Amino acid sequence: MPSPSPPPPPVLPISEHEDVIVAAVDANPVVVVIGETGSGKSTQLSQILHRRGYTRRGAIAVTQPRRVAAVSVSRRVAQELGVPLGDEVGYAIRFEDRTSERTCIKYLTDGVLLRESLSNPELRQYSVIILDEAHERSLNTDILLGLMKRLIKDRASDLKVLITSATLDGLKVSKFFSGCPVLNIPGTLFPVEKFYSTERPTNYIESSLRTAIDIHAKEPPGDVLIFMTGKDDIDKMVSKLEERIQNLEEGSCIDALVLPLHGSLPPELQVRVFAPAPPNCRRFIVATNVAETSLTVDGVVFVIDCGYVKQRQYNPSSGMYSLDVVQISRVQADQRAGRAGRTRPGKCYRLYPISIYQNEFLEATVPEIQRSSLAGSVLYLKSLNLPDINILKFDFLDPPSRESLEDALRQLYLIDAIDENGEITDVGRVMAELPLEPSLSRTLIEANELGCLSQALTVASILSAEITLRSASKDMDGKRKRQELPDGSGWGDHIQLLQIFESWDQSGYDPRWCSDHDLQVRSMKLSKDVRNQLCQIIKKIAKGSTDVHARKSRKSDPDYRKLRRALCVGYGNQLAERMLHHNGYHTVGYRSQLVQVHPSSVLEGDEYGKFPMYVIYHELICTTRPYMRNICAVEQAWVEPILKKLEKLDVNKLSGGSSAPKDSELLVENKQVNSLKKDMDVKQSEVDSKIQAARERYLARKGKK
DNA sequence: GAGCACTGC
Repeated sequence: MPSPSPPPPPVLPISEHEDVIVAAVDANPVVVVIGETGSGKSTQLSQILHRRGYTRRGAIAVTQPRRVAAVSVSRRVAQELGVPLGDEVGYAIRFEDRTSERTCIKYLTDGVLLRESLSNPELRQYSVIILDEAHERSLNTDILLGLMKRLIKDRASDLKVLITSATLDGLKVSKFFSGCPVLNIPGTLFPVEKFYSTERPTNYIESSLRTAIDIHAKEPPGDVLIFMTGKDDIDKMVSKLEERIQNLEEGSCIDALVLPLHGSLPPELQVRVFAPAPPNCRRFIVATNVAETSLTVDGVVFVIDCGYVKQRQYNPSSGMYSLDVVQISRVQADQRAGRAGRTRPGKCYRLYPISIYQNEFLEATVPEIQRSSLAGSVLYLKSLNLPDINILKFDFLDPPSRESLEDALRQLYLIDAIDENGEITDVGRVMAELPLEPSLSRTLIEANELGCLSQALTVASILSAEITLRSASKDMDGKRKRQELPDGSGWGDHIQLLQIFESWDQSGYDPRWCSDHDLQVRSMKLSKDVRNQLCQIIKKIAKGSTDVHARKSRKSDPDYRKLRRALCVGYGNQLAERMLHHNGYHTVGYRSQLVQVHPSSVLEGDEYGKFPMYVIYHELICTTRPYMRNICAVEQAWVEPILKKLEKLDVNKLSGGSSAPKDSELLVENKQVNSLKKDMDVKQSEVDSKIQAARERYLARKGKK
């Protein structure tokens, strides 16, 4: 029978330190709390401060980097306090606010707290702000850290900030907050014994395979968690491991079950790892980084760590992203090892020598703020109107490079979010209100002026949900063939995405329509939610309908000229010009790059197979080559104003410095581009034949029609 | 003709 009273709060290590914690918080505006997994910091700190009266003059906010964590931790705390969720204890995440006027302990994602501070920069509703899991150093957490440093000065006596983390370098954070106290709370993790390889394996799949089989043959029951870098490696590993296990002598080992685990796995397959292992069976979970922090798999006693991770990085000098396999950090390695010690003492097999761990691994992972494009964050900070703020001197725990900040300023200037002196514009203020990348928010504003808002809302939503289209041609043979998707009418990928969403809308948002077209229902639903949220925000200034099928749009503008024009303004910082003689492009801007149209693009060439002279792109991604991904054709006349702005661009003025000589580097860069262009023209014959082939395909298509 | 680690407003 279920007991009517809530379960008693568990005795966690943190409870024994209650007096110390409260004394430290009473006496200091900022306190750092280092607590390992199982210390109870996420659930107990807020309750302790609530008990001690800190909620009398404001609520306690606890930020989490992930939505699921905000929901599950708040649910736990409500349960422990014996109150319904949404009353005294609640949570707020995007699309969902379960708080009320009575809420005094509020769990929220750090992104939501940043949004709140946009309309209420002093965050007066809170008496305490706890930044949890700060060691993960998400972009948003880092910005909050900088803002908190300013806030405690402004709100001197009455705001309390706690920075809590599992492994954060406490001394560094303490220095950042002018020597605030650091409290260490032990966790409840069991010891994990670590084993190192004598050298780096040449093939770490083979090496982890051997280790896994070894564990299976010699070690007592307990699940094995294997960290790999990506889906391909995981799939290989899973099939090889199954094969080897089958080849083992019958009766020599207990049963085994091999399960893959990564983010792109459909949810129904992901949840398999949460089901308990069948009796007398060892599970092998082959996973990416999801298993490092986001998902916790119960029953793991052995960890195999290849020592690598796939990381997305942004290069501010080229504006290009790349996805690289890099060495993990010591913090990451320890986090992975810790996954073996949750239920009993465990073992971690590291496929690298201890010398590499000690001498080659970085202490901590490079924080996201040093690996991302900062246009959105810089715009956000500018919109807060902080007094005497110089973005280049903003006090970050780990400042991004000057180059990266200047890159952000240049981008913002080109899309009118800041003026030539670096001051935020009226357009920029509206942009900052929208939960979108700057290019997309600028597109919305322009679309509103041009009368194609409803289309732009759709494009922005679907792009921010990162819908991926799988190519249709491959799965011809055999099973269910995917139904044809719209083709963007030749104008490019943005238009195709718009058409896709409109078709889905016409199907009455039927999930089957998504699966018939090989689209993930999950991400399509997300884009619908995003669209609704954007409509809510923009309705104050909307000049036309925001309905998906605003009546006249298609008929009066069959070539999507208005929308493409809005996109051209929005993506003024992501513009490319085609080479004179072939289908390569060079980006237009501070530093010109040679790039190509991504093969997945639906952009069409003209009757000679030539692509349009100008296109805008959503993203530059360097894989085997530098590619533009998600492209839309624009017209030369629309590009002129951007080229004019580029001429005037002076980054010294943008960054608030005194006037200095103009970017002389730009001229040098342009010369380099010209010489590269020549270099590419040498291979003209090669290119010509490709153009010829494209032309033939084009004519063949025309013939069919 | 390519290939996608993970989050979040």
